[in-house]
Amino acid sequence: MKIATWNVNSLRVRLAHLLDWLAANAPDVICLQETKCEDASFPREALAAAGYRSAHHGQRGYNGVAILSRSECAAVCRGIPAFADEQSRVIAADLGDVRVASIYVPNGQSVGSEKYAYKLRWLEALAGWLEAELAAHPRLAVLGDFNVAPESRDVHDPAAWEGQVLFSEPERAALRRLFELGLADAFRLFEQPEASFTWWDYRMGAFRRKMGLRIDHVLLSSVLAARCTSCTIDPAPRGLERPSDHAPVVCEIAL
DNA sequence: ATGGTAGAAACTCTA
Repeated sequence: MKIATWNVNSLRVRLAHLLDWLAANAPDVICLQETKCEDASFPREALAAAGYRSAHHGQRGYNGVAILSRSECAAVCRGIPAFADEQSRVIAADLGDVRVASIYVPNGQSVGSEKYAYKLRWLEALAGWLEAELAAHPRLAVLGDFNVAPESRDVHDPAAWEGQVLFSEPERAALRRLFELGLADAFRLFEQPEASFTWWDYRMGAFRRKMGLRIDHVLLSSVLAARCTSCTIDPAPRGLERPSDHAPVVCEIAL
């Protein structure tokens, strides 16, 4: 099973990039974040023509998550159960005997802000839900934009970023809690190049200057991690004309 | 100390 995640930052704007990438990479499943469209304007037909079924949890203007797959999604769940949230940030589904979740963690804006407090509350609720999901689904994969860099090596300038939003200790602790539930950071199961990042700010030529962070992750339950054969970042789409500010992450699991 | 860019939306917010 080849499974990927990509924050596309507007599915409407990025549809051509996505279709090109799907044709070139042929994943079985891809989790999308920041579709920024309502369900009614989701490009279902264009994706179906490319061979993908879709399940979407959208909203007008902001957020929005989707799962695209070669096979039919079952038992689709939208949002974190028992966590009232007006923002569309979670969708989960069964794909065969693998449970897949596409998640878009709140950005948090700045440490100490109202949005930062919401981010930490949200991550707390996510951990509670994923603990239950793990108990129910030994084969669980959680993919998405976590908006948190786990370690110094995941940040181009850790000294400058220390304590800033995306790399503050409370955020890292919240991410570690997910790892401690038994979810492995698939990327770190393998040797990786230095300066491997998934997001580069649009401003100040950050991509050209390699000023990135690794904030998009593939988390695997122990059963899936044991069968994972590769996990890589594809930075190529970030270099295209009018790109998303995030790169896709691809993970292969021998099932 | 601020701004730099992009997207959606609608003259501002979010990232």
